[in-house]
Parts: sequence; structure tokens; C-alpha cells
Amino acid sequence: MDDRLDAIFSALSDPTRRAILARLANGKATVAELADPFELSQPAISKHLKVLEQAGLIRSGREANSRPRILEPAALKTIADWIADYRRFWDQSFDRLDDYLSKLQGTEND
Amino acid sequence: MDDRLDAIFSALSDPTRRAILARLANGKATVAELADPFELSQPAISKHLKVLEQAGLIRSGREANSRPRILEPAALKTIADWIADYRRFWDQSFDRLDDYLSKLQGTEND
DNA sequence: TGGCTATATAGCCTAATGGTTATATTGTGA
DNA sequence: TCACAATATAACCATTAGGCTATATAGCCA
Repeated sequence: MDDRLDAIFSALSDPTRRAILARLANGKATVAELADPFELSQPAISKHLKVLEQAGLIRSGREANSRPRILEPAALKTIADWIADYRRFWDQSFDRLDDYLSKLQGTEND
Repeated sequence: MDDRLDAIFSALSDPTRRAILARLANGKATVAELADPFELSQPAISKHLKVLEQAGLIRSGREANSRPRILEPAALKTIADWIADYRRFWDQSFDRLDDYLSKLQGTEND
């Protein structure tokens, strides 16, 4: 688990990779499409994609001639959960919020 | 802002540094106390602390002969906010939750 | 099948990271 | 003030990361 957190946080520590994730939040995209906004070489982008994929933040698809990437939200949830343990330090209303969530699960989520 | 995110995510990508934060979640601690659980040299810990401090995740105090560290939650909130933009991808009840938060701000937070 | 398109891999370079030991700095208290 | 305790800094080393160019691979289509 420590290793997963290492990989995910490390992957997110690069602005190019975060920008790639932001792009993928709008839907799947090919490597060429993902590379387009940057002044980096294609291999550099492929490397970034490999880092993201190994961290579990994205997945590769298969479509005709291309290998489109899609977002893999579970990895982001992993670190969101990690951060949640610290939430009480900055969010005073967190306890009430947590109560609400429990109720929501019990009453509406069926 | 990109630079801040870089620094914070990068600081969090190391398990030693995350363990240090976890320790500081229980309250302030001296460098010696923070170093104790690890088999690392004292300078190695000081380096980690410097990384955490430069990322804004901790602060140094001054107390007699020692320089105790304390948690600085704002930096964690910074990345929590970043992740929040992706929350919809894994949390279906997020929209309702968001509504609730707005109401909470308006009615109870005074 | 041959060539084009899309992407991946290899090999190289430089800079940054994380560790070490040795040493400097700073404050406390006898 | 002197010595010790707590911490920081310096100098060094090995590994990793992120970039590049050149080249390999894989699938589609004429």
C-alpha cells in the first residue's frame, strides 16, 4: 500500500502529468492528442503515460490503429482516502459532514 | 500554483515523509522524536523535514534547545481541493453532497 | 504485401533525490 | 564561559527521473 501511495503521489508531482489527467477528465484521448498541447517529444509523452499507467491513474485501450488512454479514478480515490485522515485539521465542519454521509448511505443510496 | 502542487505531491511521495506527517498529526514533535522510529541518520531526517517544510506541509517552532515541528494543514487542503475536481469520477453521491455543503455554509456556519 | 500512421523502446545525457559521514551552529545550564 | 545537547549544513556517492534522437513495432489500407 505504501508503494501504491508512493507511485501515485510521485506520478502526480509532475505538472505535465497532471495536465494529461485534466485532459482525460474530458474523455479518452490518443497519445497524439495528449501530446499536442506540449512542446515535448512524443517519446517524452509516452514516458509520462507509462508513469501514470503504472501508478494506476490511467489505462490503455485499443482502437483501430491507436491506443487511447482513459482515466482510472480508483487511484485518485486511494489518495483522497489517505488525505481524508487529515481533513479534521482544516475542516471544522467535517464531523457534521461525515454524519450526513452516513445518513445518505443509509437512506438514499438504494 | 503548479509549483506548489509539484512540491506538495513530491513531498508526499516518500513513505518516510508520510510517516512523519502521521506522527505530527498527534501533535508537535522534536527532530529527535521524529527520527526515533526510523533507521535513518539524523541528517537524513533533517533533509526530509526540510522537504516537508519547503512544501509547506510543516512548520518549525522554537522551544528551549529544540526546534519542534508542527503540522501545517493548509498544504494538505491545497491538494485535497485539487483532487476534489475529480471526485465526481468515483463518487456518485458527490453532487448531492456538494449541495449539502453549500447549505451548510449558508445556514450553520455563522 | 508495402507503406503509412501511431506508438513504444533503446540508448544517451543531465539534474535531482536520498542516503551517508564529518563538521558546523546554536542555545542551555552548570 | 564552557561543555553538552539538539539540529543543520557540507561534501560526497549511487540511483532515479525526465528530456532528447534514433529506431523498432504493430495495425490498417491501397
